[in-house]
Amino acid sequence: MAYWLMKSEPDVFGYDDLVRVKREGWDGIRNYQARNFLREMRKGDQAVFYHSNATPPGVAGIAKIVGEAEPDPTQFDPASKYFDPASNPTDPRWDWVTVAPVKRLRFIPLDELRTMPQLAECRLLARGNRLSVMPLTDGEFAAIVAAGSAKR
DNA sequence: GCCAACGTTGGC
DNA sequence: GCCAACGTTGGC
Repeated sequence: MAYWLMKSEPDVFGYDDLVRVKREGWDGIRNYQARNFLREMRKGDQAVFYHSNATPPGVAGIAKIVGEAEPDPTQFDPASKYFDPASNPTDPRWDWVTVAPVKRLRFIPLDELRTMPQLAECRLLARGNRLSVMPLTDGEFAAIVAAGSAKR
């Protein structure tokens, strides 16, 4: 099983929303590197659900992949803010995966993530990081789950 | 292929 | 709202 981190802005779609809707197509990924990671995801993989552009930003919970990559329909929807007129329907440029909630965690703010030695190499914490989907090592994932499961 | 301009992300 | 970082675009 592989592990991932996926960012979402909670004002748009937060972990509470995922719990409420139970399944969600992860739309709007418009970065090739992130898209390529989506294409590597397999059913059963788990992902840390990270709240970006939030006050404070941080980890909210764990999700799992329940549907593998397929074309993101919003790329063909002129009414969508994710519409991409350059994407060819016979060879779609952008994919989504379908995710479902697994477990809510104690919210782990970014400031605390930065103090965790297990995450020292994690791309999330790298300067200037903007990637919205990234792989995590087994150790990074385990450390986040442990930190989010512990009482403090 | 270079690179300046531009748009977006995301922390603060 | 600001701004640093970075990806993309497009002229040449």
